[in-house]
Amino acid sequence: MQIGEAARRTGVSAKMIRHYEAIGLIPGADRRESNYRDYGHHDVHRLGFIRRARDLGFSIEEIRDLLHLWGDTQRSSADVKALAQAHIDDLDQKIGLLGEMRDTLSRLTDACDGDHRPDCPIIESLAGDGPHGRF
Amino acid sequence: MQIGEAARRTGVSAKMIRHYEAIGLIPGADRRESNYRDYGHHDVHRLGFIRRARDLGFSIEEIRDLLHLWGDTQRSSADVKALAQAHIDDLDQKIGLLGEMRDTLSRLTDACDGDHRPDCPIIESLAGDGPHGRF
DNA sequence: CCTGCACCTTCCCATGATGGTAAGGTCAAG
DNA sequence: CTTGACCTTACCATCATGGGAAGGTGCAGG
Repeated sequence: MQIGEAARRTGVSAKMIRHYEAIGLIPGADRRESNYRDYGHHDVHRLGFIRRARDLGFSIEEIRDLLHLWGDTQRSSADVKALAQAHIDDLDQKIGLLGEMRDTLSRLTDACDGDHRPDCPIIESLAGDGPHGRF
Repeated sequence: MQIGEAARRTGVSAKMIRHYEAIGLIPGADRRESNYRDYGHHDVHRLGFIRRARDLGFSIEEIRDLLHLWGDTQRSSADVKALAQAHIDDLDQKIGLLGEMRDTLSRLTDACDGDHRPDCPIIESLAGDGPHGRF
């Protein structure tokens, strides 16, 4: 099948399929006489794997490792679990950071009247002249 | 003061100060005869505002708006609050997405023995041959 | 046969926020 | 006069993705 069909089936855009090939995440596709890329069910399977990993927030390099682990029948499940756990830790850290931002901002908006008057603790905090130190 | 000193005082790198100037987030700094940029306490105040807004996750364009609101004595606190609330909503959405990833991945790692054997629900799920549908 | 249309190809550019580095100018202290 | 710390501009890189141009392929209909 052509790249567009593979894209439709996997949810990975044709643009990204070409990109993944360029960076060596997937092998160069077979070519027809027309020079069009030609994909089979094996390729679609691999692309599906990649998309699901992307959906879970794995980076390209992590996916590269996951693909190796997928193809390695000798590897232990502990290897996979370690990679996944590292990613969970990344996610937790990001979530924590965003949560701190959210909470700080929530406190400020709660303190802001939100009426027609100009006085606003949000702006005052950003300006550094809030009474509460850093925020 | 020179850009390095302004950077030290505000926690905004010299690189980023020049960048903010280039994209018009801050006005072009005064120059000495040496062509070195020269900053005063007003500039430092503005950069501090920007850094605090960045620390709360506001984008450059949102900060542009916040700076206008800061300088506008006529604006209502409702205007500021609305912008902040929109950003809180953004943060909540991101946190939700990351949380979903985290939870899905947690379920998979919990189901993975993590021992020397190769069988691994994480890889199987990514490969699309898990028994639970999408993940 | 020609035309149109849908699809493909490669190549270059853009995003957002930030960092790195190179080549060179300025300035004060030794 | 040299050294070192600082500054200047300019270009390139990141990460994952999309946009668009310029041109080739292939099929269906007039």
